[in-house]
Order: sequence, then C-alpha cells, then structure tokens
Amino acid sequence: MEGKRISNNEVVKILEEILAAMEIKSANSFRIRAYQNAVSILDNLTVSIYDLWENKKLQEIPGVGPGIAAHLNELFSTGQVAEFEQAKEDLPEGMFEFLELRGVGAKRAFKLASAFKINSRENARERLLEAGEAGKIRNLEGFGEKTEEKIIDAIKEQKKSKNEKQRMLLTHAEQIVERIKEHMVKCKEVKEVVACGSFRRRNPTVGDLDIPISTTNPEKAIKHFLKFDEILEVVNQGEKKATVILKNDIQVDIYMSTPEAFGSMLQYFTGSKQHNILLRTYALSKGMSLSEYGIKKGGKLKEYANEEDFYKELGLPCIVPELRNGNYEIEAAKENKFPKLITPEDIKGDIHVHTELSDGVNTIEEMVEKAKALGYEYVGITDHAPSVSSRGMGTVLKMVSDTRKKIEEINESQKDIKVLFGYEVNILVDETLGLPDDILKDLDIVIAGIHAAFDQDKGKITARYLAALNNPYVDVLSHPAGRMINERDGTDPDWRKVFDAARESNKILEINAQPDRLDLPDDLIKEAIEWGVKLIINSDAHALEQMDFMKYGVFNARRGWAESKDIVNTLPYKEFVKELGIG
DNA sequence: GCCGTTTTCGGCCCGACTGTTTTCAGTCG
Repeated sequence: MEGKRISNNEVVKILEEILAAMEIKSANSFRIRAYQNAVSILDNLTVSIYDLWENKKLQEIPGVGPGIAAHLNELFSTGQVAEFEQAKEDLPEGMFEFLELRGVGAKRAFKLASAFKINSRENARERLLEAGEAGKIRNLEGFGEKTEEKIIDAIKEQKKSKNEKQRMLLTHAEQIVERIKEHMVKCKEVKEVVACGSFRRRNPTVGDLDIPISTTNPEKAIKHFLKFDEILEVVNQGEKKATVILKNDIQVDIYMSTPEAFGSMLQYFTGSKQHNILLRTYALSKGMSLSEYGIKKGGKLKEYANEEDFYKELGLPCIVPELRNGNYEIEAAKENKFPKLITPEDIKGDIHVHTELSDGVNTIEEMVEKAKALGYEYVGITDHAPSVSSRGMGTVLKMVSDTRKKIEEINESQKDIKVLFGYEVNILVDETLGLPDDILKDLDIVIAGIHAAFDQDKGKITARYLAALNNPYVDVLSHPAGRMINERDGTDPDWRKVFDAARESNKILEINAQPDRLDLPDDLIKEAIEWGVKLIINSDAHALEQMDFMKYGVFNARRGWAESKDIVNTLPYKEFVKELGIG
C-alpha cells in the first residue's frame, strides 16, 4: 500500500481537532468519548500507526473500530478526511491553535477565536495575546480577569518552550522524587510518599510527577509540601490536592489520602489512564464502581489500605506497575497468566562495557572491579573496535593482542569474576563489519551495531542488520532500534525480518540500558520474545557508575513482559558461555 | 463510535479545582 506517511503525533493532533469540533457542535457524547478513548490510546502507542495501516492492522488497536479505521484509511491514502474537513468548515480556524494552551479546551478556544474573529491559524496565538494584553478577554461572557491572565501566561509559556516540552528521563525523575520524599518525611503526620504515574510504571520518560501522600493530617501535609524549596509556582491548592511547578519546570501534583484508603489512591494514580479505564469498565461489569477513594458496591464505598486488596476485590491478582499499560494485562490477570518478570537480582553479568581504550573514562581493571562489586560472575570488555581504515591493519592487530593479553592476565590473577574479551563493531553502510572476520573469529564476544547513517530507508537498514546477523562470528546486535530519547527517532528496519534472522542464526538482540536509549523499546521486546528471539540486557557503560544503569534495562525488559529465561545474561557463567559458543 | 464474564443492542469512568457564577461550566488528570 502506498500512502502518505503521517507521524503518530500528527494523527493525534488531527483527531484532537476533530474532537474539539465535535464538542462545540455537541455531537453525541458517547461518540465523543469513543474518539477521546481512541486518541488517548493512539497517543500512547509506541509503534507507528502508519505501519499498522500498511499491514491492515488498524482495527487491532483497542478503541479503533470500523468507523475510525475508515477515517484513518482515508487520511493515509489521500492526506485528508472529507468528513473532518466538513466538520471544521464553519469554525474559525484560529481556534485550533488554542487547544494546546493550558486551561483552554474546545469551548473556550471556540469562544475566543469567534469573539476576535481569528479565522486563520497564522499568528492566531499572537493575535489572542494582543487581545489579552489589551484587556479584551475579560469582557467576554464566562471569562474574567483571572482567566485572561491565565491565557496570557499560557501563550507566553508556549512561546518559551516552542518545541513541546520534553519529558525527563526516568533517572532524572528519580532524583527529584528522592528530594521531595526527603522533604516530606520531615512532616510527622506524613506516613507514606509514593511517586506514581509513568514514574512508577517505569516508563523511560516521565512528564509530570503524581505523588499520593498517606497522612493523618492532610491540611498540615499540604502546607508542609508547599514549603519545599524547589517550588517556583503554586498552580492550585485545595484540601485534597495541590499542583506546583518546580524551578526546573517540572509539574508536581500531590494528593492527600488517609492510610486506610491509600491503596486505591496508589492504584488510581499509577494508571495508566488506559489501564484504569479498562479496569473500571471491567469492574462495572461486576457491579462495582472504582475511584481513587475505593470501590463502590451497591452504593457503599469500601476502602483499601493497599493495592493487593484493591485488585483482590475485583477478583484479580495485583498487577505489577510496569505492566499497567492498558494492553493485555487485564486479560492476562483474569486468567492469572502472568509471566514471572525478570528482576535486577537475576542479572549475572554485563558484556557491553567500554573503557579508556575507546571512548570510556575508566581502565579495564576499574570496570572489572566494579563488576565484581555488583556481584557479577562475568563481565565483557567490549570497546568500540579500532578502525582499520584510519589506523592501518598493523596497529589494529597490535591493539587487539595487547588488550587480549591484559585481559588474560586479569583472568589469571583472580578467580572472583571471568572477564571476556570482545568488541562492539560497526555495521558499515556497505553492510560489512568494522573488523575483518580473521580478527572477529578469535574474540569471545562480537557485538555489532549501527553507529552512523541511521536515516537510511527501511530496506537498507534491514539489509545491514541481516548482513550482520548472517556473519557467523557476531553474537549480539547492540541497541537495535537506534533511538536516542528526546534526540532522534530510531531506525526503522523490517522487524519481522530482523527477528526471524536473529532466531534462525541463534543471535541475541540487546536491551541497551542507557537511560536515554532503552533499546530495544518495550513493545519490541514483547514482540521479540513472542517470536522466540533471545535477548540480553547490557549497560553499555562508558564510566564506572554507568554500570548501575543495568536496572533501567531490567525495568524496560519488565515492561516488555520479559522473564529471566528470555534474557541470556541471567545464566550462570558456564551456561552463558555455552549459549554464546565461547571456548 | 466502540464493544462484549448478564449484551451483537444498548450501554458507555469519576472526581477535584478554578473562576465565574449564585448553582455551574470548563478543564484537567
């Protein structure tokens, strides 16, 4: 199928505009909800909607039925949707530029654009800003001085962060959460502080922080929270919740709960939204209604101090946060068919570690000591391979033999840990590898990865991966999706071909644990496992402390439903080397 | 418009906060 490739973000934006149009025209509220539901699912999809369309799998997306699928089909085939264009025809076009402003929804956007006759998208926000600064917004019915001020702020805020606000990395969020916790425990009435939301689900990136607080004195706890010295601005505060913006531009929402009802609070704010919607729908079918305060049964509210009891009431096992993504977890829970997810303690070694011999900062000895401290049975020293073309074969051969000698010495001098020797070699544009087979064949480990020319088309990227997988000396494909979170999208090979080739050649795909890579991504991990592909989690550390990144790789693997049997570096040394065909 | 553990027809998630109102609409999570 040949069509117009439109990104997920663009698709979501188009649907959000249609949603706004429907709301203004008071379309059937259930139809609106169906669209909202579909949009929220599409927005959280990590696979390309366009690709799903190409493979005729649109209707496999939950929330997308024949109607929306037909519209998307038209969108991808022709670049627009006639019905959508029609629905937007008699609306002032400028309003669609207002939807992204904080505190402005469909109704206000429409009123504003209509009142000031802002009929085109061009300069729409600037014109609204002008109207606001001239004090004209406050005179509109339903608006007032404060709303005017908020709209002005929202436009300025948008201008400031022209590119949509980036979500922070999980590791960054962890540090902020730690500081908030440290502050909150100083309040005696605070019993528990748990950061929920995407943070607790171990999403690779976190937007806002949602933090339920278990307390015997909500008033005092909120007051105490507002004294946190990193707060820049209090957006709102009530008796049960408060919203603030921190100096680093991160929004934090706190919610007060009694210890007796803390379980439902945790459940509710851990989400995901989609998980909760599905869970509520399921509960409803059993005559129960869920909220952050508990479960209502026959009009009576019952509270839950912990999440286990909450899920138990629904007849379900407690679903681990990493799986609460609204995919298949509730189905699995109903049948009690959960994988026994891998844990950080299962990891027995790390075979993707760089040293000062390439772009790392520490020596081989230092990295080995750190691996020992982590309790590993083995560690692989796998620097970037020296380039034959720039150094010449003679120099490269000497570097390889020197490094090998050093590693042999380390292995002879101690028995606590086995050190393996290998390289991370580039998969070059011409589909060859960065080192000749003659050198590769004597290495313990060969990790092949793409480090340049990521933006080749699907066919070429796929061919490079297949060539690497067909090399008999390659063991592992590093960071296969090639993404750098917040910096660049991944490469986009034909994953089925890559998975097939990996399985057939008994090669291993890496789950790179660098917080800004987490590559493979979780959805591809799940797919790879289903296709029978073996995986390994590596830190790709370039410094001592980066070896601690392993846990992020494990979190990511858990989000991809991985068990320890799916991850080869959970194997003890003897079985691991057998798996890799070493020795 | 979507979807199925009472359903292929007839339902569809819930509550807090703000600002503008004087009983509530709009927005957000």
